[in-house]
Amino acid sequence: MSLRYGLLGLLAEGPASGYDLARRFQEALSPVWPAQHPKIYAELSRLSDAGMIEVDSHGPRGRKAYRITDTGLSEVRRWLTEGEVDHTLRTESVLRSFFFWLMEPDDLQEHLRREQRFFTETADLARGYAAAKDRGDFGTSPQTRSMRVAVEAAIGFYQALADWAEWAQTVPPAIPEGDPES
Amino acid sequence: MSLRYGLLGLLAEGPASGYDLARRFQEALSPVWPAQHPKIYAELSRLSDAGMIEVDSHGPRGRKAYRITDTGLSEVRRWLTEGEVDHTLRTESVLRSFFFWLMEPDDLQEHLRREQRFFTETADLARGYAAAKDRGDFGTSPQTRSMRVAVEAAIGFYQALADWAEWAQTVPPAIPEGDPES
DNA sequence: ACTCCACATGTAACAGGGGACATGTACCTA
DNA sequence: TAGGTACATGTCCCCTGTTACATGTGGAGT
Repeated sequence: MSLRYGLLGLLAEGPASGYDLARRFQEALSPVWPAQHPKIYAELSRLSDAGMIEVDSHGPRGRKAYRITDTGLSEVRRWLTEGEVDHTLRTESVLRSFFFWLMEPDDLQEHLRREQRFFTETADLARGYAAAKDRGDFGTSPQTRSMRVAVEAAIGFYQALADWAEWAQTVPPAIPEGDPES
Repeated sequence: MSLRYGLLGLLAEGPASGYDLARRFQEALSPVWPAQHPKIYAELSRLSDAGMIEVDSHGPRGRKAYRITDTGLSEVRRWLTEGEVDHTLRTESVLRSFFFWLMEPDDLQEHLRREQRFFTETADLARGYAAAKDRGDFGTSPQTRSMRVAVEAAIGFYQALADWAEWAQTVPPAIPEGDPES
């Protein structure tokens, strides 16, 4: 259901087309909740059926313009305050680490270096985004304020993963432990 | 495909029944890759069809015993070294934060307190698990060594999320910014 | 006016995951 | 020995998400 509320939340900022929403998901929300356009269009028609959004065909340049209704607005708010938070987390990166013992030490080191680089770059990217927000309009609207909070979370856990990958490289791969010279 | 490799990885440690595998997923892997038994049994039969595992019906107490084949073992190894890492991450917690501006300040504070508590508890749980490993057999077998690395990752990002939730409580909810008295 | 391209909206087919339900088996206890 | 309970294996259906494909539209350049 998260996609549904993601759409409602974005529409709470103002009317938008399906294309706009897909773009915003890609640009802002993708690090924490990826969504492709087929799913978005499908969900929009369901939201429309449920009376949570209104559709204005023939918006600017043939775009459809979706606008949130009062029903929709109170539904997001209800979700935010009363809805159970789903804490499910899936990270293939960490799942793999359970099986590191199956890898050759050299392959493992190379793998961890790559992972560290990836997480560091992602964290830096988010940091840059946050910095831009700060220079520009952090503090201007409640939306950008919220955005900053979200970005800060992303920075935090990508940095945590980067640190982990770096630390993992220092963990000795095997355990001689009194192993008599080979 | 991660579930498939998770199963192969666990079976690389030794033969196990479907029930055993489900239990291990629940106890050890669930924080990073939840999986329920229906999925596991289905995947096991697919793995068996693919010749990556062998089934011995009539193991101890009517359990089926699954054993990894050479094909299966080299397939996990291939995945670990050559397979593209899927870095997809979905966190409803953080998605919600994009829409915090829609919440009443009091509700938001309450929400963040709850989140902080949840993440702190999860991190502590993982820490306790790691400590047990250290006291007992950290360093004994390559498997437990890998486990420790995995648990360390979990501690890291749950702690990062806990810190974030704590920090977010200190962010002022609105932006007076020269707002003239009310 | 024509054509091309970026913008924009969709459909179809498939893969993965979760909840509910069904069944069977061994062991323990009354 | 009858019944209960924890162990164990499986099926079914639905929901979510992804990839590939199909279509339509407006504006910019020639």
